[in-house]
Amino acid sequence: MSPPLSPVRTRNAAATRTAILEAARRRFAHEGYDQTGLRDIASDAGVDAALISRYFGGKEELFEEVLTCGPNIAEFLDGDRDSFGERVAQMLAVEPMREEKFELFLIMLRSASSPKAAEAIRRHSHDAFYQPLETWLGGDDAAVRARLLSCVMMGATMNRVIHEDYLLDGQQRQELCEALARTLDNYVSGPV
Amino acid sequence: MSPPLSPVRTRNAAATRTAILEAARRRFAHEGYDQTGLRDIASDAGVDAALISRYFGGKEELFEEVLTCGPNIAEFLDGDRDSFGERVAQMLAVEPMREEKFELFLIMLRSASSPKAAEAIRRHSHDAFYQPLETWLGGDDAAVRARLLSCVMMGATMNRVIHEDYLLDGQQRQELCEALARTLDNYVSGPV
DNA sequence: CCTAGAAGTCACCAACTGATGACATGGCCC
DNA sequence: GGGCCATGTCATCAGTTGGTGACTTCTAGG
Repeated sequence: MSPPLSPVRTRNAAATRTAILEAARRRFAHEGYDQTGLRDIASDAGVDAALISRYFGGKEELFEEVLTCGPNIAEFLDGDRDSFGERVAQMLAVEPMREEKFELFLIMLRSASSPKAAEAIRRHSHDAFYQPLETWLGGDDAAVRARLLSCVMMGATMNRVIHEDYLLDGQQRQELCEALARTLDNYVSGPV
Repeated sequence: MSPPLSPVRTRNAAATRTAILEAARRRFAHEGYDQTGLRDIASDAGVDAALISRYFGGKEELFEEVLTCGPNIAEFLDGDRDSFGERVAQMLAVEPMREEKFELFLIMLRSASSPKAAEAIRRHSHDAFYQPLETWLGGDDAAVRARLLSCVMMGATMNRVIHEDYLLDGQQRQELCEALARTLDNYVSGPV
Protein backbone atom coordinates (compact mmCIF):
# COMPACT_ATOMS: atom_id res chain seq x y z
CA MET A 1 0.00 0.00 0.00
CA SER A 2 2.65 2.52 1.00
CA PRO A 3 6.32 2.94 0.41
CA PRO A 4 8.51 2.08 3.38
CA LEU A 5 8.70 5.00 5.72
CA SER A 6 12.30 4.71 6.84
CA PRO A 7 14.28 3.22 3.96
CA VAL A 8 17.46 2.82 5.96
CA ARG A 9 17.05 1.26 9.36
CA THR A 10 19.53 -1.24 10.67
CA ARG A 11 18.61 -3.00 13.88
CA ASN A 12 17.51 0.21 15.54
CA ALA A 13 14.75 -0.66 17.95
CA ALA A 14 13.47 2.88 18.44
CA ALA A 15 13.31 3.58 14.73
CA THR A 16 11.58 0.27 14.11
CA ARG A 17 9.00 1.04 16.77
CA THR A 18 8.30 4.39 15.15
CA ALA A 19 8.05 2.85 11.69
CA ILE A 20 5.54 0.32 12.97
CA LEU A 21 3.53 3.00 14.73
CA GLU A 22 3.38 5.20 11.65
CA ALA A 23 2.42 2.34 9.38
CA ALA A 24 -0.22 1.24 11.87
CA ARG A 25 -1.67 4.72 12.19
CA ARG A 26 -2.06 5.09 8.45
CA ARG A 27 -3.58 1.64 8.09
CA PHE A 28 -5.98 2.08 11.00
CA ALA A 29 -7.04 5.47 9.64
CA HIS A 30 -7.63 4.34 6.09
CA GLU A 31 -8.94 0.81 6.62
CA GLY A 32 -10.09 0.58 10.21
CA TYR A 33 -9.11 -1.73 13.01
CA ASP A 34 -10.74 -4.87 11.71
CA GLN A 35 -9.63 -4.54 8.13
CA THR A 36 -6.03 -3.97 9.13
CA GLY A 37 -3.95 -7.08 9.63
CA LEU A 38 -0.70 -7.22 11.50
CA ARG A 39 0.85 -8.54 8.31
CA ASP A 40 -0.27 -5.42 6.44
CA ILE A 41 1.31 -3.15 9.01
CA ALA A 42 4.45 -5.23 9.11
CA SER A 43 4.72 -5.16 5.34
CA ASP A 44 4.32 -1.37 5.25
CA ALA A 45 6.93 -0.97 7.95
CA GLY A 46 9.30 -3.41 6.27
CA VAL A 47 9.29 -5.76 9.22
CA ASP A 48 8.20 -9.25 10.12
CA ALA A 49 4.70 -9.46 11.59
CA ALA A 50 5.93 -11.34 14.63
CA LEU A 51 7.91 -8.31 15.67
CA ILE A 52 4.77 -6.28 16.25
CA SER A 53 3.37 -8.60 18.87
CA ARG A 54 6.77 -8.71 20.50
CA TYR A 55 7.15 -4.94 20.58
CA PHE A 56 3.64 -3.95 21.57
CA GLY A 57 2.16 -7.04 23.14
CA GLY A 58 -0.63 -7.45 20.61
CA LYS A 59 -2.86 -5.71 18.16
CA GLU A 60 -5.02 -4.03 20.79
CA GLU A 61 -2.07 -2.59 22.63
CA LEU A 62 -0.66 -1.36 19.34
CA PHE A 63 -3.94 0.38 18.63
CA GLU A 64 -3.93 2.09 22.00
CA GLU A 65 -0.37 3.23 21.47
CA VAL A 66 -1.30 4.61 18.05
CA LEU A 67 -4.11 6.62 19.60
CA THR A 68 -2.13 8.02 22.50
CA CYS A 69 0.94 8.98 20.49
CA GLY A 70 -1.03 10.46 17.59
CA PRO A 71 -2.41 13.92 16.94
CA ASN A 72 -5.27 15.25 19.00
CA ILE A 73 -7.71 18.12 19.01
CA ALA A 74 -5.09 20.66 20.06
CA GLU A 75 -4.24 21.36 16.45
CA PHE A 76 -7.71 22.76 15.85
CA LEU A 77 -7.69 24.78 19.03
CA ASP A 78 -4.55 26.66 18.17
CA GLY A 79 -5.04 29.98 16.49
CA ASP A 80 -7.58 32.71 16.53
CA ARG A 81 -10.82 31.83 18.31
CA ASP A 82 -12.94 33.80 15.89
CA SER A 83 -11.67 31.89 12.90
CA PHE A 84 -12.17 28.47 14.45
CA GLY A 85 -15.25 27.71 12.41
CA GLU A 86 -13.64 28.71 9.15
CA ARG A 87 -10.47 26.75 9.82
CA VAL A 88 -12.31 23.58 10.78
CA ALA A 89 -14.93 23.88 8.06
CA GLN A 90 -12.18 24.34 5.51
CA MET A 91 -10.62 21.09 6.62
CA LEU A 92 -13.97 19.28 6.81
CA ALA A 93 -15.32 20.28 3.42
CA VAL A 94 -12.48 21.44 1.21
CA GLU A 95 -9.07 20.08 2.09
CA PRO A 96 -8.16 16.62 0.77
CA MET A 97 -8.99 13.86 3.18
CA ARG A 98 -5.50 12.35 3.11
CA GLU A 99 -4.35 15.14 5.42
CA GLU A 100 -2.89 14.01 8.69
CA LYS A 101 -5.36 16.20 10.54
CA PHE A 102 -8.06 13.81 9.45
CA GLU A 103 -6.41 10.72 10.81
CA LEU A 104 -7.79 11.01 14.30
CA PHE A 105 -11.35 11.25 12.96
CA LEU A 106 -10.83 8.50 10.46
CA ILE A 107 -9.43 6.13 13.04
CA MET A 108 -12.41 6.77 15.29
CA LEU A 109 -14.99 6.46 12.54
CA ARG A 110 -13.54 3.43 10.88
CA SER A 111 -12.73 1.50 14.03
CA ALA A 112 -15.57 2.43 16.36
CA SER A 113 -17.53 -0.66 15.41
CA SER A 114 -14.82 -3.07 16.52
CA PRO A 115 -15.39 -4.14 20.09
CA LYS A 116 -11.66 -4.58 20.60
CA ALA A 117 -11.04 -0.98 19.60
CA ALA A 118 -14.22 0.63 20.92
CA GLU A 119 -13.15 1.08 24.50
CA ALA A 120 -9.83 2.64 23.55
CA ILE A 121 -11.62 4.98 21.17
CA ARG A 122 -14.20 5.95 23.74
CA ARG A 123 -11.53 6.74 26.29
CA HIS A 124 -9.24 8.56 23.90
CA SER A 125 -11.98 10.54 22.25
CA HIS A 126 -12.96 11.74 25.71
CA ASP A 127 -9.48 12.48 26.98
CA ALA A 128 -7.95 13.91 23.84
CA PHE A 129 -10.97 15.48 22.20
CA TYR A 130 -13.97 16.23 24.36
CA GLN A 131 -12.13 17.26 27.48
CA PRO A 132 -9.72 19.69 25.81
CA LEU A 133 -12.52 21.06 23.66
CA GLU A 134 -14.74 21.59 26.69
CA THR A 135 -11.99 23.35 28.58
CA TRP A 136 -11.23 25.52 25.59
CA LEU A 137 -14.89 26.47 25.25
CA GLY A 138 -15.44 27.26 28.91
CA GLY A 139 -18.73 28.30 30.46
CA ASP A 140 -21.62 26.39 31.95
CA ASP A 141 -22.83 24.74 28.79
CA ALA A 142 -19.39 23.80 27.51
CA ALA A 143 -20.31 20.11 27.54
CA VAL A 144 -23.29 20.65 25.28
CA ARG A 145 -21.36 22.93 22.97
CA ALA A 146 -18.57 20.40 22.75
CA ARG A 147 -21.07 17.73 21.80
CA LEU A 148 -22.62 19.92 19.14
CA LEU A 149 -19.23 20.67 17.65
CA SER A 150 -18.36 17.02 17.73
CA CYS A 151 -21.58 16.11 15.95
CA VAL A 152 -20.84 18.40 13.05
CA MET A 153 -17.19 17.44 12.78
CA MET A 154 -17.87 13.72 13.00
CA GLY A 155 -20.85 13.87 10.71
CA ALA A 156 -19.06 15.88 8.05
CA THR A 157 -16.18 13.44 8.09
CA MET A 158 -18.52 10.48 7.99
CA ASN A 159 -20.33 11.84 4.97
CA ARG A 160 -17.09 12.40 3.12
CA VAL A 161 -15.96 8.89 3.97
CA ILE A 162 -19.17 7.35 2.68
CA HIS A 163 -19.67 9.43 -0.42
CA GLU A 164 -16.13 10.53 -1.17
CA ASP A 165 -17.55 13.86 -2.32
CA TYR A 166 -19.06 12.45 -5.48
CA LEU A 167 -22.32 14.19 -4.65
CA LEU A 168 -21.10 17.76 -4.44
CA ASP A 169 -19.25 19.88 -6.94
CA GLY A 170 -16.74 22.59 -6.10
CA GLN A 171 -19.29 25.36 -5.84
CA GLN A 172 -21.56 23.36 -3.56
CA ARG A 173 -18.61 22.33 -1.45
CA GLN A 174 -17.78 25.96 -0.98
CA GLU A 175 -21.34 26.71 0.13
CA LEU A 176 -21.21 23.71 2.46
CA CYS A 177 -17.96 25.01 3.92
CA GLU A 178 -19.42 28.42 4.64
CA ALA A 179 -22.54 27.00 6.22
CA LEU A 180 -20.49 24.65 8.38
CA ALA A 181 -18.28 27.53 9.46
CA ARG A 182 -21.32 29.53 10.57
CA THR A 183 -22.73 26.60 12.48
CA LEU A 184 -19.43 25.84 14.18
CA ASP A 185 -18.83 29.44 15.17
CA ASN A 186 -22.34 29.61 16.51
CA TYR A 187 -21.69 26.58 18.67
CA VAL A 188 -18.44 28.12 19.91
CA SER A 189 -19.67 31.54 20.88
CA GLY A 190 -23.28 32.05 19.88
CA PRO A 191 -26.37 31.40 21.98
CA VAL A 192 -26.70 27.66 22.38
CA MET B 1 -28.44 -12.41 21.61
CA SER B 2 -32.08 -12.22 20.76
CA PRO B 3 -35.06 -14.45 21.23
CA PRO B 4 -36.25 -16.16 18.07
CA LEU B 5 -38.47 -13.83 16.15
CA SER B 6 -40.99 -16.30 14.82
CA PRO B 7 -41.36 -19.07 17.41
CA VAL B 8 -43.58 -21.22 15.22
CA ARG B 9 -42.36 -21.68 11.70
CA THR B 10 -42.58 -25.02 10.00
CA ARG B 11 -40.85 -25.32 6.68
CA ASN B 12 -42.26 -22.05 5.40
CA ALA B 13 -39.71 -20.59 3.03
CA ALA B 14 -41.13 -17.07 2.99
CA ALA B 15 -41.32 -16.86 6.77
CA THR B 16 -37.80 -18.21 7.09
CA ARG B 17 -36.51 -15.63 4.66
CA THR B 18 -38.17 -12.89 6.69
CA ALA B 19 -36.81 -14.26 9.95
CA ILE B 20 -33.31 -14.30 8.51
CA LEU B 21 -33.68 -10.75 7.18
CA GLU B 22 -34.89 -9.42 10.50
CA ALA B 23 -32.18 -11.16 12.46
CA ALA B 24 -29.59 -9.90 10.00
CA ARG B 25 -30.85 -6.33 10.17
CA ARG B 26 -30.64 -6.27 13.93
CA ARG B 27 -27.20 -7.83 13.95
CA PHE B 28 -25.85 -5.54 11.25
CA ALA B 29 -27.26 -2.52 13.04
CA HIS B 30 -25.91 -3.39 16.47
CA GLU B 31 -22.61 -5.03 15.57
CA GLY B 32 -21.77 -3.99 12.04
CA TYR B 33 -21.06 -5.99 8.94
CA ASP B 34 -17.70 -7.38 9.93
CA GLN B 35 -18.59 -8.31 13.45
CA THR B 36 -21.67 -10.18 12.38
CA GLY B 37 -21.14 -13.78 11.39
CA LEU B 38 -23.54 -15.85 9.35
CA ARG B 39 -23.67 -18.23 12.30
CA ASP B 40 -24.85 -15.43 14.58
CA ILE B 41 -27.66 -14.50 12.25
CA ALA B 42 -28.62 -18.11 11.74
CA SER B 43 -28.69 -18.68 15.47
CA ASP B 44 -30.94 -15.66 16.04
CA ALA B 45 -33.24 -16.78 13.27
CA GLY B 46 -33.28 -20.35 14.54
CA VAL B 47 -31.84 -21.70 11.34
CA ASP B 48 -28.75 -23.43 10.09
CA ALA B 49 -26.08 -21.09 8.76
CA ALA B 50 -25.87 -22.92 5.46
CA LEU B 51 -29.42 -21.89 4.70
CA ILE B 52 -28.46 -18.24 4.51
CA SER B 53 -25.99 -18.69 1.72
CA ARG B 54 -28.52 -20.87 -0.07
CA TYR B 55 -31.32 -18.33 0.27
CA PHE B 56 -29.43 -15.14 -0.42
CA GLY B 57 -26.32 -16.23 -2.27
CA GLY B 58 -23.86 -14.95 0.29
CA LYS B 59 -23.26 -12.46 3.06
CA GLU B 60 -22.89 -9.48 0.76
CA GLU B 61 -26.14 -10.19 -1.04
CA LEU B 62 -27.88 -10.62 2.30
CA PHE B 63 -26.57 -7.24 3.37
CA GLU B 64 -27.87 -5.58 0.23
CA GLU B 65 -31.25 -7.19 0.74
CA VAL B 66 -31.34 -5.96 4.33
CA LEU B 67 -30.67 -2.43 3.17
CA THR B 68 -33.20 -2.37 0.38
CA CYS B 69 -36.02 -3.96 2.34
CA GLY B 70 -35.41 -1.91 5.48
CA PRO B 71 -36.67 1.48 6.64
CA ASN B 72 -35.54 4.62 4.89
CA ILE B 73 -35.65 8.36 5.36
CA ALA B 74 -39.35 8.60 4.51
CA GLU B 75 -40.26 8.11 8.15
CA PHE B 76 -38.59 11.38 9.08
CA LEU B 77 -40.11 13.24 6.17
CA ASP B 78 -43.66 12.42 7.12
CA GLY B 79 -45.44 14.98 9.23
CA ASP B 80 -45.36 18.71 9.66
CA ARG B 81 -42.47 20.42 7.93
CA ASP B 82 -42.08 23.00 10.67
CA SER B 83 -41.59 20.38 13.35
CA PHE B 84 -39.03 18.38 11.38
CA GLY B 85 -36.14 19.63 13.49
CA GLU B 86 -37.84 18.88 16.76
CA ARG B 87 -38.92 15.40 15.70
CA VAL B 88 -35.49 14.42 14.44
CA ALA B 89 -33.62 16.06 17.29
CA GLN B 90 -35.84 14.23 19.74
CA MET B 91 -34.87 10.95 18.18
CA LEU B 92 -31.20 11.87 17.92
CA ALA B 93 -30.70 13.09 21.45
CA VAL B 94 -33.47 11.77 23.66
CA GLU B 95 -35.14 8.60 22.46
CA PRO B 96 -33.47 5.30 23.27
CA MET B 97 -31.11 4.13 20.59
CA ARG B 98 -32.69 0.71 20.31
CA GLU B 99 -35.52 2.24 18.31
CA GLU B 100 -36.01 0.84 14.84
CA LYS B 101 -35.73 4.34 13.41
CA PHE B 102 -32.07 4.26 14.31
CA GLU B 103 -31.30 1.05 12.50
CA LEU B 104 -30.61 2.63 9.15
CA PHE B 105 -28.07 5.00 10.67
CA LEU B 106 -26.51 2.33 12.79
CA ILE B 107 -26.08 -0.03 9.88
CA MET B 108 -24.40 2.69 7.87
CA LEU B 109 -22.15 3.85 10.68
CA ARG B 110 -21.12 0.47 11.90
CA SER B 111 -20.59 -1.11 8.49
CA ALA B 112 -19.18 1.76 6.44
CA SER B 113 -15.63 0.66 7.12
CA SER B 114 -16.08 -2.76 5.57
CA PRO B 115 -15.10 -2.72 1.93
CA LYS B 116 -17.60 -5.46 1.20
CA ALA B 117 -20.44 -3.37 2.59
CA ALA B 118 -19.21 0.09 1.62
CA GLU B 119 -20.46 0.13 -1.93
CA ALA B 120 -23.94 -1.03 -0.95
CA ILE B 121 -24.07 1.59 1.79
CA ARG B 122 -22.93 4.33 -0.52
CA ARG B 123 -25.54 3.44 -3.07
CA HIS B 124 -28.35 2.95 -0.60
CA SER B 125 -27.57 6.04 1.43
CA HIS B 126 -27.80 7.99 -1.81
CA ASP B 127 -30.96 6.37 -3.16
CA ALA B 128 -32.92 6.03 0.07
CA PHE B 129 -31.63 8.99 2.03
CA TYR B 130 -30.01 11.80 0.11
CA GLN B 131 -32.21 11.72 -2.93
CA PRO B 132 -35.55 11.72 -1.09
CA LEU B 133 -34.28 14.31 1.35
CA GLU B 134 -33.10 16.54 -1.46
CA THR B 135 -36.43 16.25 -3.26
CA TRP B 136 -38.29 16.96 -0.05
CA LEU B 137 -36.17 20.05 0.58
CA GLY B 138 -36.47 21.45 -2.92
CA GLY B 139 -34.78 24.61 -4.16
CA ASP B 140 -31.44 25.32 -5.76
CA ASP B 141 -29.29 24.53 -2.77
CA ALA B 142 -31.16 21.38 -1.78
CA ALA B 143 -28.02 19.27 -2.22
CA VAL B 144 -26.05 21.39 0.23
CA ARG B 145 -28.90 21.50 2.72
CA ALA B 146 -29.27 17.73 2.48
CA ARG B 147 -25.59 17.33 3.19
CA LEU B 148 -25.78 19.65 6.18
CA LEU B 149 -28.73 17.75 7.60
CA SER B 150 -26.95 14.49 7.02
CA CYS B 151 -23.85 15.76 8.81
CA VAL B 152 -25.78 16.59 11.95
CA MET B 153 -27.85 13.42 11.93
CA MET B 154 -24.89 11.16 11.28
CA GLY B 155 -22.65 12.98 13.71
CA ALA B 156 -25.18 12.92 16.50
CA THR B 157 -25.72 9.22 16.03
CA MET B 158 -21.99 8.59 15.87
CA ASN B 159 -21.43 10.42 19.12
CA ARG B 160 -24.11 8.44 20.86
CA VAL B 161 -22.65 5.22 19.53
CA ILE B 162 -19.19 6.07 20.77
CA HIS B 163 -20.05 7.55 24.13
CA GLU B 164 -23.39 5.93 24.83
CA ASP B 165 -24.47 9.17 26.45
CA TYR B 166 -22.26 8.75 29.47
CA LEU B 167 -21.02 12.28 29.03
CA LEU B 168 -24.34 14.11 29.21
CA ASP B 169 -27.01 14.14 31.87
CA GLY B 170 -30.72 14.57 31.26
CA GLN B 171 -30.67 18.34 31.45
CA GLN B 172 -27.76 18.63 29.06
CA ARG B 173 -29.37 16.18 26.71
CA GLN B 174 -32.43 18.37 26.63
CA GLU B 175 -30.33 21.41 25.79
CA LEU B 176 -28.56 19.42 23.13
CA CYS B 177 -31.91 18.39 21.69
CA GLU B 178 -33.12 21.95 21.45
CA ALA B 179 -29.93 23.18 19.87
CA LEU B 180 -30.00 20.36 17.34
CA ALA B 181 -33.62 21.14 16.51
CA ARG B 182 -32.74 24.76 15.81
CA THR B 183 -29.81 23.79 13.63
CA LEU B 184 -31.84 21.24 11.68
CA ASP B 185 -34.75 23.63 11.13
CA ASN B 186 -32.33 26.25 9.97
CA TYR B 187 -30.87 23.86 7.44
CA VAL B 188 -34.37 22.98 6.25
CA SER B 189 -35.78 26.44 5.77
CA GLY B 190 -33.40 29.09 7.01
CA PRO B 191 -30.75 30.93 4.98
CA VAL B 192 -28.04 28.43 4.17
C1' DC C 1 -50.37 -44.40 1.69
C1' DC C 2 -46.51 -43.03 -0.94
C1' DT C 3 -43.47 -40.64 -3.45
C1' DA C 4 -41.28 -36.27 -5.41
C1' DG C 5 -39.32 -32.30 -4.28
C1' DA C 6 -38.88 -28.48 -1.29
C1' DA C 7 -36.85 -27.20 3.22
C1' DG C 8 -33.46 -27.79 6.35
C1' DT C 9 -29.10 -30.01 8.37
C1' DC C 10 -24.49 -31.78 8.66
C1' DA C 11 -19.69 -32.35 7.83
C1' DC C 12 -16.24 -30.30 5.85
C1' DC C 13 -13.08 -27.07 3.20
C1' DA C 14 -9.87 -23.31 2.23
C1' DA C 15 -8.51 -18.88 3.61
C1' DC C 16 -7.30 -15.84 6.88
C1' DT C 17 -6.18 -13.96 11.51
C1' DG C 18 -3.37 -13.03 15.75
C1' DA C 19 -0.14 -15.09 18.31
C1' DT C 20 4.07 -17.86 19.97
C1' DG C 21 8.41 -20.33 20.53
C1' DA C 22 12.51 -21.83 18.24
C1' DC C 23 15.89 -20.18 15.48
C1' DA C 24 19.19 -16.90 12.83
C1' DT C 25 21.95 -12.60 12.66
C1' DG C 26 24.19 -8.55 13.39
C1' DG C 27 26.39 -4.86 16.39
C1' DC C 28 28.68 -3.57 20.66
C1' DC C 29 31.86 -4.05 24.55
C1' DC C 30 35.66 -6.27 26.64
C1' DG D 1 38.61 -10.93 17.53
C1' DG D 2 35.11 -13.21 20.15
C1' DG D 3 31.24 -13.84 22.66
C1' DC D 4 26.73 -11.97 24.18
C1' DC D 5 22.51 -10.04 23.83
C1' DA D 6 19.30 -7.21 21.44
C1' DT D 7 17.10 -7.45 17.04
C1' DG D 8 14.76 -9.73 13.56
C1' DT D 9 12.85 -14.03 10.97
C1' DC D 10 10.61 -18.47 10.21
C1' DA D 11 7.51 -22.14 10.78
C1' DT D 12 3.57 -23.15 12.80
C1' DC D 13 -0.58 -23.21 15.73
C1' DA D 14 -5.43 -22.70 17.05
C1' DG D 15 -9.49 -20.25 16.15
C1' DT D 16 -12.73 -18.19 13.18
C1' DT D 17 -14.95 -17.12 8.93
C1' DG D 18 -17.82 -17.67 4.60
C1' DG D 19 -19.03 -21.09 1.57
C1' DT D 20 -20.39 -25.82 -0.59
C1' DG D 21 -22.06 -30.44 -1.61
C1' DA D 22 -24.07 -34.56 0.20
C1' DC D 23 -27.37 -35.89 3.13
C1' DT D 24 -31.91 -36.11 5.86
C1' DT D 25 -36.68 -34.85 6.87
C1' DC D 26 -40.93 -33.11 6.33
C1' DT D 27 -44.99 -31.63 3.57
C1' DA D 28 -48.10 -31.56 -0.46
C1' DG D 29 -50.41 -33.78 -4.17
C1' DG D 30 -52.01 -37.86 -6.27
